[in-house]
Amino acid sequence: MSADTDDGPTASPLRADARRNREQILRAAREVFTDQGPDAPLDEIARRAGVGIATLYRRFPRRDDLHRGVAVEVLTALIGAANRAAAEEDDACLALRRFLHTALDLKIGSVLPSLLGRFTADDVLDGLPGDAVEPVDALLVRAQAQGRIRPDVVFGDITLVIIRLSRPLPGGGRSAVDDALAHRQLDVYLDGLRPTGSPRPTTPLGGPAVDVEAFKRLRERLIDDAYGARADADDVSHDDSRADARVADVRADDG
Amino acid sequence: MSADTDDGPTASPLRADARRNREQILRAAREVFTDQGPDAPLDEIARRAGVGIATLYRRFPRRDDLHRGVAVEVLTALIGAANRAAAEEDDACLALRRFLHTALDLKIGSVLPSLLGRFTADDVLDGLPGDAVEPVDALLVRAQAQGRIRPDVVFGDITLVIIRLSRPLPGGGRSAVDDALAHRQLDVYLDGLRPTGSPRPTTPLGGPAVDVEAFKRLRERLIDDAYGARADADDVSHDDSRADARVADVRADDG
DNA sequence: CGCCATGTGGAGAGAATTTCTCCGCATGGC
DNA sequence: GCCATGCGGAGAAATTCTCTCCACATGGCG
Repeated sequence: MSADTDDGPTASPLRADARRNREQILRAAREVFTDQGPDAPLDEIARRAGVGIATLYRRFPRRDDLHRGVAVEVLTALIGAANRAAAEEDDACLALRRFLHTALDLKIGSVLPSLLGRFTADDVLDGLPGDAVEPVDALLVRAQAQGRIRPDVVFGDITLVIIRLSRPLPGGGRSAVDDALAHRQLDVYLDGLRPTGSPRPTTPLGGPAVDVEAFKRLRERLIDDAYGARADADDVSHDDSRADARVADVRADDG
Repeated sequence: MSADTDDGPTASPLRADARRNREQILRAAREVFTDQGPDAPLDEIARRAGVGIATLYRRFPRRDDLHRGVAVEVLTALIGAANRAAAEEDDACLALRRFLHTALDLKIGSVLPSLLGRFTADDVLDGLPGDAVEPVDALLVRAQAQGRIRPDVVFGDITLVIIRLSRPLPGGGRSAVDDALAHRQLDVYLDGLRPTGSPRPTTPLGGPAVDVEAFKRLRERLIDDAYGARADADDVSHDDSRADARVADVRADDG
């Protein structure tokens, strides 16, 4: 992220290492809140950030300050992605698709909903460069006008599903399969939004293909290694899971 | 649930009120584990079950006993639904669809994955009437043979998505919108699994249609009422969310 | 109807976890 | 090279959760 989320002119200039630590803390906080929820222990965040607990408290005296910081960071990235996607002139459906995959990577579903409610709307929204809702809705309307998405689909159908898909499978521990699988699932879901009579895609499904055997291995591993949920991709056949190639596939088949 | 999950001949016959309390505890435990995860405080479970904490400890001396009890209960219901679905001769796709909506209602995604890993496989699987994997996979194969699901879909594509869709939106508090929306999302997802060249459904999307305005209201409510996530269905337009009608729609359009 | 084995509730001690401060030491920047 | 700014970690205080004990209640049987 190149945006430094400048705190404005009121904040005294932070020393270089302090600024670096602040960013590490926010990154760690986003990870930990994603995995464990907004009440996760602060030591864990400090540990993952590689700083002492005192440093964390110095920079974010109350837990809510951390919540706010993470929310601002994630929302800023989200709004940037939305505006960039909306600026694409030609293919609204493809732009929307790419935006949704980005939102999935941001894991907004794991972070935001549990943080909202911890501060008032004004607190956060004031520091943000706009809102993601309008550009995304504009994309949806355009994609529908282009006949690429069925007309009775509404805004919540493309946004609220991201919240669910972006949450890690419960049981602790993020897994590489998890993330790639979410993108595969999103692709299937987006296929389901096409309008009546539109041609079905012939693109093979990307990402991990979990067949019965792989499923049973995953399950066994979950049961036996207590909390060994960090199953890696070794166990399932991979087609492809990079976003670029994914979107390229879509374009080739679809445009 | 009519199955009483009889503990076998070893257990001394429980007094009538004790048996009732035991069921209340299991029901409450399922709810609380669903909402808060497997480490949720036990007082909360006792409170929701309407019993004292001592009663809970008497029936389930260790936390894992509670985990096991809930897992057995949910898995038994799941296996029953799977076998019932697989027994339907004519329309495998419809049966699969109905089963997945049932699994969603069971909220297996919220309960099971976080409980697995808390006990060994044998502990639980011994008490179960089989396994849900085989009948469900058989359904999938049959639906593919009938040309109703694209052939490169694998078992994990229809099961793992349930785990994500059945988790409540984070931020505490279950919401009526949540549950109905998950079914709507599942329907869209299932549409995405149809094979190339199959006709698109003309069925209107059921469940809550969250348009931009409704979305903003939901968001506002989340932010302002700290943890007031129990948004009710009043704010979004409802088409229909009963499973029967949903499946009936599918059949009318699809068969 | 009445007895008693079985079951119940809740207070509270004890354990575990988490919060948050204090102070001696390190280091970036002029 | 100086010093304002920043750092780390120990540990006290607070909070939360666990689990037992015992006086009281009640279902089931004769």
